[in-house]
Amino acid sequence: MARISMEDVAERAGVSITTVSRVLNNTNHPVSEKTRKKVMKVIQELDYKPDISAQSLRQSFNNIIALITRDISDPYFGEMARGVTETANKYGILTFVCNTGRNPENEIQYHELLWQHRVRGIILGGGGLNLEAYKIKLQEQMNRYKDNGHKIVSLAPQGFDMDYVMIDNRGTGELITDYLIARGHTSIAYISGPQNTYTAFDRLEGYKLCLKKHNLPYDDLMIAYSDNSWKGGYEAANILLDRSIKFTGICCGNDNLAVGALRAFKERGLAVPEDVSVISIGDLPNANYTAPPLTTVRVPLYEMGAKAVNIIMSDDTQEYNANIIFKTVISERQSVSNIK
Amino acid sequence: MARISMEDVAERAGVSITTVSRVLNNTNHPVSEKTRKKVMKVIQELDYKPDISAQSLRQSFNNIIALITRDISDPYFGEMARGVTETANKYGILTFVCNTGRNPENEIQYHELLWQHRVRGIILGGGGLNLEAYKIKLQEQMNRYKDNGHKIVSLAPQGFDMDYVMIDNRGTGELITDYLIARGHTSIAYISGPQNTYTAFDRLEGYKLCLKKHNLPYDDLMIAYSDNSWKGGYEAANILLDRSIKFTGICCGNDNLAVGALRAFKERGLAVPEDVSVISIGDLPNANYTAPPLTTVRVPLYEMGAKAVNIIMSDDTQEYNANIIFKTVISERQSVSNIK
DNA sequence: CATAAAACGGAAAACGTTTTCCATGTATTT
DNA sequence: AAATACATGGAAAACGTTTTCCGTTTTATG
Repeated sequence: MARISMEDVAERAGVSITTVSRVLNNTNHPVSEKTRKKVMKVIQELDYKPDISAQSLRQSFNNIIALITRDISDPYFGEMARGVTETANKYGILTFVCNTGRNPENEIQYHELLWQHRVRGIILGGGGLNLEAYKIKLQEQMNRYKDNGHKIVSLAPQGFDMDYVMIDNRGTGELITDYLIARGHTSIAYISGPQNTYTAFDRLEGYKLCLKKHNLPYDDLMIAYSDNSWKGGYEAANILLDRSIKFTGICCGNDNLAVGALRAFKERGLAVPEDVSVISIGDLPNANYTAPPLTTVRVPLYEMGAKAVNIIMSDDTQEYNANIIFKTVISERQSVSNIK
Repeated sequence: MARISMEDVAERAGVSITTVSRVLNNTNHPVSEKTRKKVMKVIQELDYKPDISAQSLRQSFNNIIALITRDISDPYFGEMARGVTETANKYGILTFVCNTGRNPENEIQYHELLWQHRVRGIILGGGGLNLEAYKIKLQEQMNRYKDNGHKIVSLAPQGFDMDYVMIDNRGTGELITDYLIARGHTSIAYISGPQNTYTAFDRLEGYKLCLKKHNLPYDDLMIAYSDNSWKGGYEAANILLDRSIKFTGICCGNDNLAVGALRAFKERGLAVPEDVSVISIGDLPNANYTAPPLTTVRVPLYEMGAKAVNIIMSDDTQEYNANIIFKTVISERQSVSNIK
């Protein structure tokens, strides 16, 4: 059972491969109904499927998109990947999932490969890194893509101008801080993701802004930095608890950090939300199943991923900037208490 | 800045494209050191990268692999995907992540696409479905791949013969049941994943076998079936609690189910592990951060994914069967009590 | 009825590689 | 010195499509 080519179909149908191609792609070049039927029948019989490499080569673009993630085992990226791959599937196209393992060099290397594959579009999943050398290199790659008609969409701030579909990270940082303040909290700690990512940076900025807005004092000791993992949140919470500070509420840059913090509080005998209120950003599917269920901001990762694919697949040849901000709202659960 | 082709390199280096190809792939056809240097220099200068579509077309295979998952946002598949994509990256190859959304039809459809893409290998992430029509269709696809030299590896039982890298699901079902029994539990409930997947079926079989081995009575009412989600586990646990049965321990077919059950028990005022012991299979990264931390069987998903890629990339032309069973061990944490 | 236009179909070029085959020159063997 | 082997390089075919170009037949138009 070897591979069937267009030539096999053409031969059996008694037509030229040109005609087969035409019925398959129903171009505007007319084909008689009789011929079309005949060809279709043979295609069915032989179960012919066009070879995508050949198509790509000839058309100099293909129907592959790529999603760059930092860690696909992190439900944050998982949710995003689900949105991307499922939407892509609706278009009948496939997705390269590229996992950088949080290593900027890997990311650059991936772009070389994607370039060679002539992928139709690239979705940048993670927030950009604020490292000068990396940014320059990345921007070069982006330009090369653009110059050759590939589309790129980012799902997080990259620190330079490009099409994006994201949330207002700073505004969301404000939102969660505000939420705690509105419930009487005035001593609010913060666990942040890596400060060299724009996403984490912006969220923390929102926190600072919000404190200022409410004339609450800002204290460096109330901030702990970490990676975006459960373990990181756990360690950061412990660091905060070891400091000579007091807080009744804590904002976490994302859900993973909050889950880790929850564990740390539990170990230290602190009840949530009675002793300390916890709020975070993400609303990943398991936020319902933590103890207590987590009050967190819903980030529509799935929808964002889906939208990015739609943008890539849209046939807008006209130059346009896709600058889309998704709204965020708080999913109220049981990790925040009102102490007013 | 257009695309650079081999011809551009050849022209600039004053050689034929044949020669360029030869230095690039260092074939055994000799090329003088002088020419090689010259060509390499031009390749560097022009930053030439071969076009992969053209390579695929000519060589009739490419360096793409595919991973079929049911739900990439589930950390179970996420961990697997990380193992696959990161290992693939070491070989300089890319991975299509195909998300079926637990829909068998999608899976079949994916295989058509993958066939068209001539992917080098396919990794079946999820356990096979025990549905006759689907199985026949799937097996057809597998045969087509095999007949054309594509490699397929499954990470879970499929219900028919093929290469695999997996764990002993039945044995692991026994393992967790045994663990509870050894600690004095004699009334043990079970939350199972969908019974039409071989994975869930086998694990439950292990439970039944273990009960019999210890002369403990088996009761259908002690079993609840569900999907593999947090929500499913939550609901299943509630169903069990609503039945007129008593149990001091519960085995969960996977971590997600256990997380959901944990939540249900908490809501019902049952303490874990004081009132009910919980054990499951998976040991996903967040098992450390549940309340209480989950005693669960470590399934080396990352390593299994990595191994599958290694098998696919191995150049063994000789016919061989890769039947690899990874050992499973229990990660002891705090969700099981000894009541002896 | 003549003629322009549209319908229909095929031959061949093109996409960018790898690979087969051949040509030439140089070194080695007898 | 002749014969053989090897080193080196290029021309051209091949992979399987899409697309351009052209030719023939039919239909529409005046």
